[in-house]
Amino acid sequence: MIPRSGTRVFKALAADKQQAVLQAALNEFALHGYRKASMNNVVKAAGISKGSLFQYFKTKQALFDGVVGLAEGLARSYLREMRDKTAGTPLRQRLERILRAGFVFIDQQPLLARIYFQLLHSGDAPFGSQRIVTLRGQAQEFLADLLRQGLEAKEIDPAVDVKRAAFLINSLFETLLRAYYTDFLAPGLGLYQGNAKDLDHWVETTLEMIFNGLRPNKQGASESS
Amino acid sequence: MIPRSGTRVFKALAADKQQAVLQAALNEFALHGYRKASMNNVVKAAGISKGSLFQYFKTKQALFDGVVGLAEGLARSYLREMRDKTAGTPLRQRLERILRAGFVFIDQQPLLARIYFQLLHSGDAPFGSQRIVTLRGQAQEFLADLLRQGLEAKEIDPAVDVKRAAFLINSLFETLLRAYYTDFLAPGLGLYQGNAKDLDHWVETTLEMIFNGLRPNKQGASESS
DNA sequence: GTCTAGAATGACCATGCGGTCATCGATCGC
DNA sequence: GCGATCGATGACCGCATGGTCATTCTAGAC
Repeated sequence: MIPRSGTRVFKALAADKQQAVLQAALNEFALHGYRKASMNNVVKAAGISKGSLFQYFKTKQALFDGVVGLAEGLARSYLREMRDKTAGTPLRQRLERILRAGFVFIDQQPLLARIYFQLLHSGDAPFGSQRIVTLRGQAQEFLADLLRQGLEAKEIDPAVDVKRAAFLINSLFETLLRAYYTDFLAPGLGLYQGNAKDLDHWVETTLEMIFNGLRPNKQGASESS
Repeated sequence: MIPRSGTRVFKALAADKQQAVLQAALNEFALHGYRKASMNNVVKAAGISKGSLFQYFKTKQALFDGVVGLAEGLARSYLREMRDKTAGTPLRQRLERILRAGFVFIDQQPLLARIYFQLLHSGDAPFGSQRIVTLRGQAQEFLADLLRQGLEAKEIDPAVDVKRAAFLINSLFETLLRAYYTDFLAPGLGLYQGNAKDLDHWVETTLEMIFNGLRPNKQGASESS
């Protein structure tokens, strides 16, 4: 909401003008990615002059950092909220709610989500790799925390390597969320916005894979199809 | 090997000159991605004139297509080879060998692998999304085939949805291969080139997750740590 | 030796980029 | 009313890009 980014001049601006600039930048970066995004377009969309924009953000990268900061902050607070809300409930349920929260986030903030995915996957952004490390690291650490609690509650096999499992689960979640966002990834598989039934099925399938894998002769499985 | 890409003039070129051009292009695209890659650099590296390059490939995209064709063809033949070599062996072993073949492919053709990952993840390439659909679709279909065979051999739970499982496994494999290629993704987790022991551990962990999941009370699990 | 088809060449073009800066204009204290 | 301060402005800069084309070069026919 209140930007920590930008120069002193930018911070002194009226809130709605700040919003206009950030919104224009978000649109441009989300639409075109970092490299192809044009400062000229941002200027036009925001309704300010080029000189002003560069007085608000010294470089293109600084502007991008501002937008990314927004996306990161929102995503992080979303995760925190979910963790706290689901404290004490079974692991599987927690994971499910977190995954679903991701879908909701995408629905509500598609542009920010797009920035986020660009950051994770494209290598287009400057210093993108470093940010990727941080982002993924946080998500994995977050999942690892949940797994550790599940371990204590004896909900998962004690032989499981928590960090590695968190890495793999994170991978699955990322893939699902990305597929949910872009029908490109899983064409015809029915994982896209507006098809709640298929989405439920995917969540179910994924969690089933995470907890029980492929192998036959399940004993505790509760299955219905 | 023998290019199906390029204009008539290019195809009429001496083989070593073709190689020089394609190699230069591969380097440039792998290093910088499609958008930032410069035709001028390719020209310099290949030791030909700009006019000639554009006589060999009408546009930048045509040149990119040529390079991508190489990467796709090689990757596909690699997969085919693995499938045929492992026919008749247990599913888990097949999956393991395919995953390991991926690591070997990266070791042997790092530049082609980079192109491949760029294609899958960046959205930087033109018509990238369409190619992503094709590429991922093929990989998933390939995995689904194996799973179906595993299903017939009663190696996996009959309730498993083969297509969805293939999608998820493909996601895990992609993530692992990508992490193997760039230590960025999993810093400090020890999944990188030159550490065979950790790599073995990762393969083991991943397959264990795929087949048995997280849950306790495994019955058929063969574990050693 | 001469002619010619066609490949090789690199100077050149329009375009768009991120970024700058001399100038302008509004707001303030007095 | 006046000067001073400082944000707003957009023409402008250097640069790199993908792509073109008039010209030059070269290999083969006769």
